[in-house]
Amino acid sequence: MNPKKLYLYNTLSRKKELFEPLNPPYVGMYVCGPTVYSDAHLGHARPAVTFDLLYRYLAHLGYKVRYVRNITDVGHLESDSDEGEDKIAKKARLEKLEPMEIVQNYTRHYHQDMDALNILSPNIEPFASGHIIEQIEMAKEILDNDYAYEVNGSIYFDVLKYNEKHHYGKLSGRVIEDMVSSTRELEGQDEKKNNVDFALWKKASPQHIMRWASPWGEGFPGWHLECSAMSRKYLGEQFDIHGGGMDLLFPHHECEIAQSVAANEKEAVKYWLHNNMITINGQKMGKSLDNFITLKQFFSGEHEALKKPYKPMTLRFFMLQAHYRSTLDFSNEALMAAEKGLERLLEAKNKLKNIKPSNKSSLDVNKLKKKCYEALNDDMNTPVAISHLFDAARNINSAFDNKSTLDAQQIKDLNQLYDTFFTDIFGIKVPIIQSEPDETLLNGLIETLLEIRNNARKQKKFETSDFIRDKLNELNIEIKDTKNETAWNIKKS
RNA sequence: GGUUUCGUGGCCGAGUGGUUAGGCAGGGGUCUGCAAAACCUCUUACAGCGGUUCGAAUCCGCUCGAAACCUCCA
Repeated sequence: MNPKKLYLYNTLSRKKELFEPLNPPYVGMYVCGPTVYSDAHLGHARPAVTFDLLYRYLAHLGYKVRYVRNITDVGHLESDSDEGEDKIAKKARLEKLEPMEIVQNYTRHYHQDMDALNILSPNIEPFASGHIIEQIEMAKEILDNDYAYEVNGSIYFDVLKYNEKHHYGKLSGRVIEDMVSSTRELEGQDEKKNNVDFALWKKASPQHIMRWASPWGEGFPGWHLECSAMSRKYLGEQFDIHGGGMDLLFPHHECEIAQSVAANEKEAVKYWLHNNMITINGQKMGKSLDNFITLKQFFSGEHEALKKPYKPMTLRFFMLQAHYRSTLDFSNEALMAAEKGLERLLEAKNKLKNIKPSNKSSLDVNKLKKKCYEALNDDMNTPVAISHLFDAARNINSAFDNKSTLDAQQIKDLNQLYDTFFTDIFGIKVPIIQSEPDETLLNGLIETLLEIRNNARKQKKFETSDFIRDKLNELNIEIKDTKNETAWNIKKS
């Protein structure tokens, strides 16, 4: 491996590969986004942070990235059986709302959470329901190429037929014979020739509300098809990076490969990247396990598993302290450790401007910078890069304590190191002073000052007590001494 | 049952053949009126057993344990 070049772990080859875009300097990147039927949880933050990091890093390296992240608002069924209800439609039925209301509401929430985490918006954020025509078109092509069949107004992908010429299972490492023989029998799958087949288009039952006209009657698209159709539309038949959570590896991404090959007769994706799962007490966070924490709960602290609220940047930093391909276990202890670590880095950066430059110093900032790049080039090894930032912080603290020295150039370089990695690439947003005054804090401060003042008055140290009163007056804070207490108010002028 | 991944010090988490990961917590010290912060320092781990090797946390085998996917999930 050349440490000066970016290597990414490609799930397809199970190896770290040198990243070489198909058409430099352009890079096409597609990431599976959320199905917007409920609030985003911690699990949604992982791919968002992971691929935001990649997006930022690629841009930093000078690539012109087109980042597409979809919103799934149709076709994602509760189960794979024919009676499986659409997730959006189900939520709409339960809450007595239009499906579009569900979609818009949770899309808005998703964007709010992503903004809080300082996740950059993708360049294109297509909705599945806005690309029905493209999906029908793709299903037709697959049908024309004889890799699909129609049954009662539904179109199914013929996996066994596809596997005669191509390799179904190349991404997930699954063996098709095993799948055919071992996959559990599901009820209501009578239409499929084989249980491994999957739907490209499904006929809508009379009560199904989300429905579109197609050459095969009214229906709706299968879940896997949207990603193939929309990535092709915006990134072309072949593009560089496809990302998503590891749980989508099979069947979702395996199906995407099959669909693209069946329609275009070539593979669409050069690098498949997958982030690992988030666990809570060693177990995956999942809807069915009922152990998930939404991002809103996480930020407000309103969840029984949380001892306190956590800031969005704590979450972001916590995730970056683990490699994206490792599982990451949540606990209050681990989060508080991350919170403290982040504070340490932030404080060191703040101290930087208070250090008087010296004439000599031995710190090699360029070496640190180089090590940070090497870490990121090695499949985005953020924990290692962060450890080098902690090195920088220790040197800054030491210079601040006058235990070592930094020269003017090094201070400049350290500032730049922080700006480049901490701010630009890791996307840590340094908190700016709160715009709204904190009432509890303000009250507490003034009460404390008045206590000092009253103690001074009791001891007849009037120069101290008058000093406090005059200074507060200058700030438009009026003090009224009465027999028993001292009242205060902010003058409205 | 099948496929895959993993098991690192009190906790989180890098490392994948030989030199300190890092953070948090804890002990000791410096500093300090006290405290906090900071700095220095200590606790030196790699599931178990066996093998390969001059040398293994790192490669191989077995055992034990955990998780993910195969069914909705980021």
